Amino acid sequence: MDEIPDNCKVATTLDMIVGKWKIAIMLHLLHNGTMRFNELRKVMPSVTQKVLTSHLRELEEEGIIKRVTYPQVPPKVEYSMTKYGESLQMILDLMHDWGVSHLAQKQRQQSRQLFENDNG
Amino acid sequence: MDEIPDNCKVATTLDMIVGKWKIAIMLHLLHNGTMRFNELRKVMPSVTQKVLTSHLRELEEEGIIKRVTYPQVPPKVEYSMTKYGESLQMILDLMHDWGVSHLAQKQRQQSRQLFENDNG
DNA sequence: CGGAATCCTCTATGATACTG
DNA sequence: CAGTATCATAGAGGATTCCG
Repeated sequence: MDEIPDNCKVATTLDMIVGKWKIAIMLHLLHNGTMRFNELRKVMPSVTQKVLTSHLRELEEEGIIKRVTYPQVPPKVEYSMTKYGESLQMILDLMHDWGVSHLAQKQRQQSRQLFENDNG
Repeated sequence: MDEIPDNCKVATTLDMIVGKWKIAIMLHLLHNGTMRFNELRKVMPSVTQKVLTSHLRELEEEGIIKRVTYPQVPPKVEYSMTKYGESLQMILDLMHDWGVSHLAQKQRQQSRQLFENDNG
Protein backbone atom coordinates (compact mmCIF):
# COMPACT_ATOMS: atom_id res chain seq x y z
CA MET A 1 0.00 0.00 0.00
CA ASP A 2 1.37 3.40 -0.96
CA GLU A 3 0.26 7.01 -0.62
CA ILE A 4 -0.24 6.75 3.09
CA PRO A 5 0.76 9.61 5.36
CA ASP A 6 3.59 9.52 7.88
CA ASN A 7 5.27 6.33 6.73
CA CYS A 8 2.44 4.37 8.18
CA LYS A 9 2.96 0.70 8.94
CA VAL A 10 -0.60 -0.33 9.63
CA ALA A 11 -0.54 -2.29 6.39
CA THR A 12 2.49 -4.25 7.58
CA THR A 13 0.50 -5.69 10.44
CA LEU A 14 -2.61 -6.03 8.34
CA ASP A 15 -0.75 -8.14 5.81
CA MET A 16 0.27 -10.58 8.54
CA ILE A 17 -3.27 -11.31 9.67
CA VAL A 18 -5.22 -11.02 6.43
CA GLY A 19 -5.94 -14.38 4.92
CA LYS A 20 -9.23 -16.18 5.13
CA TRP A 21 -8.21 -18.46 8.00
CA LYS A 22 -5.20 -16.85 9.64
CA ILE A 23 -7.13 -15.34 12.51
CA ALA A 24 -8.77 -18.68 13.18
CA ILE A 25 -5.43 -20.46 13.11
CA MET A 26 -3.86 -18.01 15.54
CA LEU A 27 -6.81 -18.12 17.92
CA HIS A 28 -6.80 -21.90 17.99
CA LEU A 29 -3.07 -22.01 18.63
CA LEU A 30 -3.34 -19.32 21.30
CA HIS A 31 -6.09 -21.32 22.95
CA ASN A 32 -4.66 -24.80 22.66
CA GLY A 33 -0.93 -24.17 22.82
CA THR A 34 0.43 -26.80 20.46
CA MET A 35 -1.53 -28.47 17.69
CA ARG A 36 -0.75 -30.98 14.99
CA PHE A 37 -1.67 -30.37 11.37
CA ASN A 38 -4.66 -32.67 11.44
CA GLU A 39 -5.87 -31.26 14.74
CA LEU A 40 -6.07 -27.88 13.05
CA ARG A 41 -7.97 -29.46 10.19
CA LYS A 42 -10.40 -31.05 12.60
CA VAL A 43 -11.31 -27.77 14.27
CA MET A 44 -11.50 -26.00 10.91
CA PRO A 45 -13.11 -28.56 8.59
CA SER A 46 -13.83 -26.01 5.86
CA VAL A 47 -10.20 -25.17 5.19
CA THR A 48 -8.55 -27.18 2.46
CA GLN A 49 -5.16 -28.74 3.05
CA LYS A 50 -3.57 -26.51 0.48
CA VAL A 51 -4.82 -23.28 2.01
CA LEU A 52 -4.09 -24.41 5.55
CA THR A 53 -0.56 -25.31 4.55
CA SER A 54 0.06 -22.03 2.76
CA HIS A 55 -1.35 -19.99 5.64
CA LEU A 56 0.81 -21.87 8.11
CA ARG A 57 3.87 -21.33 5.93
CA GLU A 58 3.21 -17.62 5.73
CA LEU A 59 2.69 -17.26 9.45
CA GLU A 60 5.87 -19.22 10.04
CA GLU A 61 7.76 -17.06 7.56
CA GLU A 62 6.80 -13.99 9.56
CA GLY A 63 7.94 -15.55 12.81
CA ILE A 64 4.43 -15.64 14.23
CA ILE A 65 4.16 -19.41 14.58
CA LYS A 66 6.71 -22.15 15.12
CA ARG A 67 6.73 -25.39 13.14
CA VAL A 68 8.37 -28.48 14.60
CA THR A 69 8.69 -31.66 12.57
CA TYR A 70 9.44 -35.02 14.13
CA PRO A 71 11.36 -37.23 11.70
CA GLN A 72 9.30 -40.38 12.03
CA VAL A 73 6.82 -42.45 10.07
CA PRO A 74 4.05 -41.48 9.92
CA PRO A 75 5.19 -37.87 10.10
CA LYS A 76 4.33 -35.64 13.01
CA VAL A 77 4.32 -31.86 12.77
CA GLU A 78 3.43 -29.53 15.59
CA TYR A 79 2.48 -25.89 15.36
CA SER A 80 2.44 -23.28 18.10
CA MET A 81 2.57 -19.53 18.49
CA THR A 82 5.95 -17.96 19.09
CA LYS A 83 6.41 -15.51 21.95
CA TYR A 84 6.55 -12.93 19.25
CA GLY A 85 3.30 -14.08 17.73
CA GLU A 86 1.63 -13.89 21.10
CA SER A 87 2.27 -10.16 21.10
CA LEU A 88 -0.42 -9.94 18.44
CA GLN A 89 -3.04 -11.09 20.90
CA MET A 90 -3.41 -7.59 22.27
CA ILE A 91 -4.43 -6.37 18.83
CA LEU A 92 -6.74 -9.31 18.23
CA ASP A 93 -8.45 -8.71 21.58
CA LEU A 94 -8.93 -5.05 20.78
CA MET A 95 -10.33 -5.89 17.37
CA HIS A 96 -12.68 -8.42 18.93
CA ASP A 97 -14.01 -5.87 21.41
CA TRP A 98 -14.49 -3.28 18.70
CA GLY A 99 -16.25 -5.87 16.54
CA VAL A 100 -18.67 -6.71 19.33
CA SER A 101 -19.59 -3.09 19.91
CA HIS A 102 -19.82 -2.51 16.19
CA LEU A 103 -22.39 -5.25 15.82
CA ALA A 104 -24.36 -3.76 18.72
CA GLN A 105 -24.22 -0.36 17.04
CA LYS A 106 -25.51 -1.78 13.77
CA GLN A 107 -28.36 -3.42 15.65
CA ARG A 108 -29.34 -0.07 17.11
CA GLN A 109 -29.11 1.59 13.70
CA GLN A 110 -31.42 -0.98 12.17
CA SER A 111 -33.93 -0.75 15.02
CA ARG A 112 -34.00 3.03 14.62
CA GLN A 113 -34.60 2.73 10.89
CA LEU A 114 -37.43 0.29 11.45
CA PHE A 115 -38.93 2.69 14.00
CA GLU A 116 -38.65 5.62 11.63
CA ASN A 117 -40.25 3.65 8.81
CA ASP A 118 -43.16 2.68 11.03
CA ASN A 119 -43.69 6.00 12.76
CA GLY A 120 -42.09 8.59 10.49
CA MET B 1 -15.33 -16.60 8.80
CA ASP B 2 -16.57 -19.64 10.71
CA GLU B 3 -15.03 -22.25 12.97
CA ILE B 4 -13.58 -19.70 15.30
CA PRO B 5 -13.61 -20.26 19.04
CA ASP B 6 -15.66 -18.26 21.53
CA ASN B 7 -17.88 -16.43 19.06
CA CYS B 8 -14.97 -14.30 18.07
CA LYS B 9 -15.63 -11.01 16.36
CA VAL B 10 -12.13 -10.16 15.21
CA ALA B 11 -13.25 -10.81 11.66
CA THR B 12 -16.03 -8.25 12.03
CA THR B 13 -13.50 -5.50 12.58
CA LEU B 14 -11.14 -6.95 10.02
CA ASP B 15 -13.81 -6.83 7.36
CA MET B 16 -14.29 -3.11 7.99
CA ILE B 17 -10.69 -2.19 7.34
CA VAL B 18 -9.68 -4.72 4.72
CA GLY B 19 -9.73 -3.25 1.27
CA LYS B 20 -6.73 -2.09 -0.63
CA TRP B 21 -7.20 1.61 0.17
CA LYS B 22 -9.47 1.75 3.19
CA ILE B 23 -6.68 2.30 5.68
CA ALA B 24 -5.28 5.08 3.52
CA ILE B 25 -8.70 6.72 3.23
CA MET B 26 -9.27 6.60 6.98
CA LEU B 27 -5.84 7.96 7.79
CA HIS B 28 -6.22 10.85 5.38
CA LEU B 29 -9.63 11.71 6.80
CA LEU B 30 -8.37 11.41 10.36
CA HIS B 31 -5.49 13.71 9.48
CA ASN B 32 -7.33 16.29 7.38
CA GLY B 33 -10.77 16.28 8.93
CA THR B 34 -12.98 16.85 5.92
CA MET B 35 -12.05 16.10 2.34
CA ARG B 36 -13.79 16.30 -1.00
CA PHE B 37 -13.83 13.39 -3.42
CA ASN B 38 -11.19 14.87 -5.67
CA GLU B 39 -8.99 15.83 -2.75
CA LEU B 40 -8.89 12.17 -1.80
CA ARG B 41 -8.02 11.32 -5.37
CA LYS B 42 -5.20 13.85 -5.36
CA VAL B 43 -3.53 12.38 -2.29
CA MET B 44 -4.07 8.84 -3.57
CA PRO B 45 -3.43 9.09 -7.31
CA SER B 46 -3.19 5.31 -7.76
CA VAL B 47 -6.77 4.61 -6.72
CA THR B 48 -9.28 4.48 -9.53
CA GLN B 49 -12.53 6.40 -9.20
CA LYS B 50 -14.51 3.22 -9.17
CA VAL B 51 -12.58 1.66 -6.31
CA LEU B 52 -12.43 4.88 -4.34
CA THR B 53 -16.18 5.25 -4.68
CA SER B 54 -16.91 1.68 -3.64
CA HIS B 55 -14.56 1.89 -0.65
CA LEU B 56 -16.17 5.14 0.46
CA ARG B 57 -19.63 3.62 0.11
CA GLU B 58 -18.65 0.61 2.20
CA LEU B 59 -17.11 2.73 4.93
CA GLU B 60 -20.21 4.91 4.94
CA GLU B 61 -22.44 1.86 5.09
CA GLU B 62 -20.67 0.76 8.26
CA GLY B 63 -21.05 4.17 9.85
CA ILE B 64 -17.30 4.80 9.85
CA ILE B 65 -17.35 7.83 7.58
CA LYS B 66 -19.94 10.51 6.86
CA ARG B 67 -20.85 11.66 3.36
CA VAL B 68 -22.35 15.10 2.85
CA THR B 69 -23.53 16.19 -0.59
CA TYR B 70 -24.22 19.80 -1.44
CA PRO B 71 -26.96 20.07 -4.07
CA GLN B 72 -25.24 22.44 -6.45
CA VAL B 73 -23.60 22.46 -9.86
CA PRO B 74 -20.88 21.36 -10.09
CA PRO B 75 -21.53 18.87 -7.31
CA LYS B 76 -19.67 19.03 -4.02
CA VAL B 77 -19.33 16.04 -1.74
CA GLU B 78 -17.46 16.04 1.52
CA TYR B 79 -16.23 13.05 3.45
CA SER B 80 -15.17 12.88 7.09
CA MET B 81 -14.79 10.31 9.84
CA THR B 82 -17.71 9.87 12.20
CA LYS B 83 -17.10 9.94 15.96
CA TYR B 84 -17.69 6.25 15.76
CA GLY B 85 -15.11 5.81 13.03
CA GLU B 86 -12.59 7.70 15.09
CA SER B 87 -12.81 4.98 17.71
CA LEU B 88 -10.92 2.81 15.23
CA GLN B 89 -7.86 5.01 15.51
CA MET B 90 -6.77 3.23 18.67
CA ILE B 91 -6.60 -0.02 16.75
CA LEU B 92 -4.86 1.55 13.77
CA ASP B 93 -2.26 3.11 16.07
CA LEU B 94 -1.62 -0.20 17.77
CA MET B 95 -1.28 -1.93 14.42
CA HIS B 96 1.12 0.73 13.25
CA ASP B 97 3.32 0.30 16.32
CA TRP B 98 3.32 -3.47 15.94
CA GLY B 99 4.15 -3.10 12.27
CA VAL B 100 7.14 -0.90 13.03
CA SER B 101 8.55 -3.34 15.58
CA HIS B 102 7.82 -6.23 13.26
CA LEU B 103 9.91 -4.66 10.52
CA ALA B 104 12.71 -4.09 13.01
CA GLN B 105 12.50 -7.71 14.08
CA LYS B 106 12.72 -8.90 10.50
CA GLN B 107 15.77 -6.71 9.98
CA ARG B 108 17.46 -8.36 12.93
CA GLN B 109 16.54 -11.81 11.66
CA GLN B 110 18.06 -11.09 8.29
CA SER B 111 21.25 -9.64 9.74
CA ARG B 112 21.65 -12.71 11.92
CA GLN B 113 21.21 -14.99 8.94
CA LEU B 114 23.81 -13.08 6.97
CA PHE B 115 26.17 -13.32 9.92
CA GLU B 116 25.62 -17.05 10.25
CA ASN B 117 26.19 -17.57 6.54
CA ASP B 118 29.47 -15.65 6.69
CA ASN B 119 30.83 -17.06 9.95
CA GLY B 120 28.97 -20.33 10.47
C1' DC C 1 0.25 -38.02 8.48
C1' DG C 2 1.31 -34.07 6.37
C1' DG C 3 1.81 -32.59 2.73
C1' DA C 4 2.81 -31.30 -2.96
C1' DA C 5 0.92 -30.75 -7.75
C1' DT C 6 -2.59 -29.45 -10.87
C1' DC C 7 -6.49 -27.32 -12.40
C1' DC C 8 -10.38 -24.29 -11.67
C1' DT C 9 -13.45 -20.45 -9.91
C1' DC C 10 -14.67 -16.21 -8.19
C1' DT C 11 -14.02 -11.73 -6.34
C1' DA C 12 -11.37 -7.57 -5.66
C1' DT C 13 -9.28 -4.43 -8.23
C1' DG C 14 -8.09 -1.94 -12.48
C1' DA C 15 -8.66 0.46 -17.28
C1' DT C 16 -11.47 3.01 -19.94
C1' DA C 17 -15.28 5.65 -21.48
C1' DC C 18 -19.38 8.19 -20.55
C1' DT C 19 -22.68 11.62 -17.76
C1' DG C 20 -25.99 14.84 -14.79
C1' DC D 1 -17.10 17.48 -9.80
C1' DA D 2 -18.34 13.28 -8.55
C1' DG D 3 -19.63 9.93 -9.99
C1' DT D 4 -21.77 5.28 -13.18
C1' DA D 5 -21.24 1.54 -16.66
C1' DT D 6 -18.52 -2.06 -19.02
C1' DC D 7 -15.08 -4.96 -19.71
C1' DA D 8 -10.71 -7.12 -18.39
C1' DT D 9 -7.40 -9.45 -15.17
C1' DA D 10 -4.59 -11.19 -11.26
C1' DG D 11 -4.44 -13.75 -7.40
C1' DA D 12 -6.63 -15.78 -3.33
C1' DG D 13 -8.92 -19.54 -2.37
C1' DG D 14 -11.06 -24.29 -3.48
C1' DA D 15 -11.44 -29.32 -5.46
C1' DT D 16 -9.14 -33.17 -6.54
C1' DT D 17 -5.43 -36.37 -7.03
C1' DC D 18 -1.04 -38.25 -5.86
C1' DC D 19 3.14 -39.15 -2.66
C1' DG D 20 7.18 -40.36 0.91
